[in-house]
Amino acid sequence: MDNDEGTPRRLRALPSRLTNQAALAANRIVDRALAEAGVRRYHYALLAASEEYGPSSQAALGRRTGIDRSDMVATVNDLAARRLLKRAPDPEDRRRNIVSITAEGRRELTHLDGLLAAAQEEFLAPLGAADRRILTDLLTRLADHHGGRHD
Amino acid sequence: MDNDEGTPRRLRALPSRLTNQAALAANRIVDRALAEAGVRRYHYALLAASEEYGPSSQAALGRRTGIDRSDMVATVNDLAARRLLKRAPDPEDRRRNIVSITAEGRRELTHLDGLLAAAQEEFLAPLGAADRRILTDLLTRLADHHGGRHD
DNA sequence: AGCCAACGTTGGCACTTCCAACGATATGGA
DNA sequence: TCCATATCGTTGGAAGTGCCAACGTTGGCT
Repeated sequence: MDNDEGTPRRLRALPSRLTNQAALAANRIVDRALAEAGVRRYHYALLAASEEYGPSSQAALGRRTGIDRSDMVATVNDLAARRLLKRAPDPEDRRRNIVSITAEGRRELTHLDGLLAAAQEEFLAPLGAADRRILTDLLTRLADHHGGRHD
Repeated sequence: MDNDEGTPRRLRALPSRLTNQAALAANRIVDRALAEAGVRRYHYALLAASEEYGPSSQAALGRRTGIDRSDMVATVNDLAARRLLKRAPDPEDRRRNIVSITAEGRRELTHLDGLLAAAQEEFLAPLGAADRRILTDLLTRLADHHGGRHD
């Protein structure tokens, strides 16, 4: 039992690969959880940003969430069609659309928070509370250190 | 300074997102390191598997590395063109190609190991030796727990 | 006035991962 | 022996993601 499904030794021990494997599992779990509500990660990110920062332009929300302007269009379309967001022209700057979360959007966001919490639980299942705190701390330090722009 | 570049609060604290952020950084660093040698991750994985398991069919190497059969074709093509692998028909089973690493391939693999070690160092830079061991342990437990097949 | 920057939107490119189908070959019963 | 089934390498392409360019519109600056 020295094998990870036959994965080559050299790969098995690489922290970069372990991180990637964990991220793949996490993404798979999170995507599946959000799919229960017919939603993808962009939708959740946009709802969350819209709730936290209040009415904002699409460009501003894109900067907050890292979603490209062009992809933002489709995401806002989806959520507006479901009445979770509303999009209205900004009277003070007619280039902008003001995107705001609706009451229904807040309810959906709360629902998604529950699904997401369950997904975190599933992801972290093998770890106890102390280990989870340590992992979060270590990953936060890594993410902060590498968090700059990459050009 | 309670902001991660303005990322919404709900997202900032999610272990799944932290893991993903760390993985993005790790992949970026590793890909850039391998690119110095004109190589991608598939190439390294295939060289490593070929070195560890000896002459094998493409399908067997695909199972070891998780590379799809169809993508394996192009990867073997690349490495064979550089004389790092050789591909020969299997006389005992004419459906199979036997893929083996060459002496030059072993040298290149050693070279890539060096690049990869430097990449790990860059990735883990903010952590001391003890923290690195802890991180590896925690990630290994997560990866093992979620390591099965997903159908 | 003129110039430059930001906005939303459209369209499309590049890349990765995955799947389907094919002909060739092997294997295991009936 | 013959037939069904499976595996092999290979080709082609679908689907999703992230990214970028360009456009017309609008605003800010000098």
